[in-house]
Amino acid sequence: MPAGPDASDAGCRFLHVDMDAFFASVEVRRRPELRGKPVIVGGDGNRGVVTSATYEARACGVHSAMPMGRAKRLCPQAIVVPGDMRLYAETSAGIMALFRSITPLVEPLSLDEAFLDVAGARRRLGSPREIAVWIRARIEDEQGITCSVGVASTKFVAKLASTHSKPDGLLVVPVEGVIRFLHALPVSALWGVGAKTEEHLTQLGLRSVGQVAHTPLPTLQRALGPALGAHLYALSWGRDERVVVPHEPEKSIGSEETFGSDVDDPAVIYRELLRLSERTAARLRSAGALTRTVSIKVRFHDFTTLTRARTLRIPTDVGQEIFEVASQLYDALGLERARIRLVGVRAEGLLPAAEAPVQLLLGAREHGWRDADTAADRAARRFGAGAVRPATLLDPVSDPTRPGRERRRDGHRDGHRDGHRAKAPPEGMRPAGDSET
DNA sequence: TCTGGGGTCCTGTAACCT
DNA sequence: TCTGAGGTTACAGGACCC
Repeated sequence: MPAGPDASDAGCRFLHVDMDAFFASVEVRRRPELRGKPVIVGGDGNRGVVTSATYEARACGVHSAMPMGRAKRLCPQAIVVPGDMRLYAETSAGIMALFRSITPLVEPLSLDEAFLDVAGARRRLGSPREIAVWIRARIEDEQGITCSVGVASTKFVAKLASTHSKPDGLLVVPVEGVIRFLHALPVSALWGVGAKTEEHLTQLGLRSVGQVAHTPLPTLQRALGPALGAHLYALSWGRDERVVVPHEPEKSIGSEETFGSDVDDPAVIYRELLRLSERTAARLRSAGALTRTVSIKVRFHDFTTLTRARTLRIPTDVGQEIFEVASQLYDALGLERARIRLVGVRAEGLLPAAEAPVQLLLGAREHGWRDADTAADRAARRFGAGAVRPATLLDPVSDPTRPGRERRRDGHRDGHRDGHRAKAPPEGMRPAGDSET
């Protein structure tokens, strides 16, 4: 039986549920006067991109990740809204709760999509297709938005099926119809094939999944590397052994920010590194995790990007300690007033705070900063995020999109010292004892 | 046309250890 | 003591996903 809404769902335990134009749909729900109109969600600044767009806007050629300037040229009549992550997260939580009322085997991929393994729910709720129909109706009733659902015997094919049925659709790919369904698709449908790999495959004359499937595995591996070659070959034959994993611990947590315009003032860069370090540390603490490796990312005006990382002797979740390492990594780049577009701070090699080794070394970390951070966390829970910040982040002229405005109290025009830059954190940030990395 | 922000995973290289 | 092989880990960069 061919794939379709009425196809056999025997052996199809996986559902992939994907909200249609999620952020934009939530905005339309909030402002019904937008219904039927082209709506674009995204940053409206000179460097914003589209994060979501209604199908009316997509009809003009607008799609997510497109620079906002281009989107507005393609669709001048579009209504641009800035986006409200808290509202989307709340809506998502309601949807995920609905999924968990069906099965505990729910694996969220992002705010707007999830895999469900419904093998154990059949007796209670019916066949996978019946469950999919029910989910679509409930989400529309309760949340006022539509979704698309793919039903298949593997996660990969379920995901392709939901994409294929968009918007507001349902597609069941029966076990015996998998190969026919897959082989007709373009290579870009394969999970792991983006622009570069697609180009690579095209050069080999491979445009469809069927052509990849009929290419010898060693040829693919020579062209794409052993891992990607084997991965794509397996997927092209519908082989995907992955199961639904309800909760995978995070492997890294980080923050990055693109400046409104390029920045060459080191003082602005360091203040931004401090802000991102504090934000990353707060998220580590709320996740109950410590980081072993701190990395920074620097993107220059021409979009070239560097990353640098250092592994710590003592894992931490303290903003000041992360900042200390981040600023040392930045120093080591030896940049002389380079034009910088973005900086980021990331915590990698996470481990549960509860399992962290007790630090008994001589010169162990001072507790001052950690106590200050946990007090700030308490204040943030009570008064809102950002209620307590380092003094250097309170300065109203320290907006990183307004580089070079402020003057240090020591009279230096920027954060340089000794012709390079101050090794010390900005004034008001240093604890009684130096922190130890 | 001019590229966000949150991530994961893979690959190549270098350093280090045995 | 020197050298090389092989394994492991850290780091940097890049591709990819939503």
